[in-house]
Amino acid sequence: MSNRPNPFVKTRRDHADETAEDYVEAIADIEIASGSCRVKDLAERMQVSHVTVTRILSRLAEAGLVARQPYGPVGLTPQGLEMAAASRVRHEVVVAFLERIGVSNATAEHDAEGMEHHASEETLAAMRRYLGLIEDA
Amino acid sequence: MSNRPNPFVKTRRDHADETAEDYVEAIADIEIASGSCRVKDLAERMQVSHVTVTRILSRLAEAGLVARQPYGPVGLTPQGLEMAAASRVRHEVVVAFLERIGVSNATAEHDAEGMEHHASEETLAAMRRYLGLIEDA
DNA sequence: GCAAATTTGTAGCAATGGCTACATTTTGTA
DNA sequence: TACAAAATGTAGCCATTGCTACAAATTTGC
Repeated sequence: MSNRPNPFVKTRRDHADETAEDYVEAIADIEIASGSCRVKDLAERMQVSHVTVTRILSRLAEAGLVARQPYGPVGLTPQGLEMAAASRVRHEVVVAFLERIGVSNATAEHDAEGMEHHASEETLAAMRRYLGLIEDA
Repeated sequence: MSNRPNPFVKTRRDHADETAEDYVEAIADIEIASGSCRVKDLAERMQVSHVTVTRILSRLAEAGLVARQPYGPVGLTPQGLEMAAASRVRHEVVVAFLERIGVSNATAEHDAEGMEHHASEETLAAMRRYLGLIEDA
């Protein structure tokens, strides 16, 4: 149990892609929770300055995921909504799975936030299977 | 199962820290496998150019994790060895765990590479428990 | 309605991690 | 030994994500 082959071929998604997913997911959550999402809300949630949020939102708008106008609220495009939905599903599977194996909710939420970007479809399927959802071995 | 609190307080280790662990782990592996580790070996393993490797190694040397001299092999300092050992343990726990829930070895290695940096002690403990190693609920 | 507080934007700096192109050093071999 | 090949190093470019400081717009409250 320690043969390390060479499966390092771009194991992780690009960091920028992970950021996009995190922000899109956060925007969806905040919209649901408070009706609308502002730069300030994202800055608080991501624990970064509003400057960082603004710059990242520009890139996401450029990529067609986010829609917004200066000094206005932050919204998701259809494409952004789609990504948010997918991210949310992944997130929930990972959280539920971690809790199932005995991790506290707080830690599960915490760890899932980082792990969800690295769980492949195969791993997510295994988690769902373990949870008794859907597919079987 | 969708209450999203606000556990986003620096969920993930800094990316630079993850890089350090990945490299240190890789160096240890390569040394074991081929006797010595060269910049070229790391470039192949990490799938990046030798330039990127060189720059990262400079930073790691600066941080006291890596020891090396120009055009020479790459070695680990005692501190680097310590980090490598810890990383390896985490890696192996995650891989073994994923395989246990039905993920193929290839995918387990692949996903673990990214996930291991985001699994907290609590989650790792839960995985070990599930594997039947050590601690109990 | 207007001043103060809050929010957002912009300028500009730093660290990290990619790269290509080119210089230099080591190695290997004819 | 001398030259060619391989491995490293350096210069310099880009993108991403942090930041502080300062400017501008929007909201609030009196």
